[in-house]
Amino acid sequence: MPELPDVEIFRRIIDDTSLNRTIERCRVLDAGILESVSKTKIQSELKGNAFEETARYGKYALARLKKGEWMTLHFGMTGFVTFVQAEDGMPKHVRLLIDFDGENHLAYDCTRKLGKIGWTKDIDTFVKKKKLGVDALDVTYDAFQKMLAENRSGVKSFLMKQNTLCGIGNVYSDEVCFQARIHPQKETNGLDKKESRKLYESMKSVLETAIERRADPEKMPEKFLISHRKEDADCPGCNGKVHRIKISGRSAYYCPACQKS
DNA sequence: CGTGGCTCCTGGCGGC
DNA sequence: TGCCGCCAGGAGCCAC
Repeated sequence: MPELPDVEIFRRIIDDTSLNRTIERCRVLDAGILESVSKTKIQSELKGNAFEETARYGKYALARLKKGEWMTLHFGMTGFVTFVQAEDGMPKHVRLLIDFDGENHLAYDCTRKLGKIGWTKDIDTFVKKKKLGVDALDVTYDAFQKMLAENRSGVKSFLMKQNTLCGIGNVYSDEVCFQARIHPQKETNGLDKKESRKLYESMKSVLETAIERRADPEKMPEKFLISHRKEDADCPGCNGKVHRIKISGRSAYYCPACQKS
């Protein structure tokens, strides 16, 4: 699930449920998901502390503690956070559980353990260490155009490369290409002014729309490709069929009729 | 600098 | 029902 829109929703979940609550305990149920922080350290830092603020950068959610630093959350392919109250059921693959008072919890669940929870003193340090590019929702058109010109990759690969532009993954890169009606393998430095502009506008509107719809694939507009990600599915833009190809090892879906190369 | 392959993990699905 | 291979919305590493 977790690309920029999904992570933004997770950030809001933390924001809406977990700020300014005293943390009674942090339970690390699988230390394998920890990165740049030990089990003892995260447990002692969180105990008696409280989250005061959240942020998102690319596909990372961050939560700042009252006393001190930031906890960083990455979700891999299968991670999510959810606020769990006494009467709710616990999700199936909780790897880290934060206990507040009154049987309220913030649970980090990650089936495939490809996500990571870490620690940083501030966001700038974190962004530098991870070599992240500019967030896809913050990039200006001028900067975006410059990146397109300086790159020699296909459009989809460009959109997914986190150290240039960050936040977009496999699904939304397909969606952006589709909305812009640009072939995913078209070279970025071969785009004309009009195409660059359209790609930029499509990127912004796809991400904003997805956030408005709470990143729920079932609530996306009918003209979105997202629910047609299947070989030979009907194209939501014409009467053609969706194709699947491999681009850098990942499945890419597009409509050859709408997105000419 | 760019792409392709392999790796870390677990689980769902379709085919036999 | 069981087993097998393939696939899955991420990303780091290495070879070419």
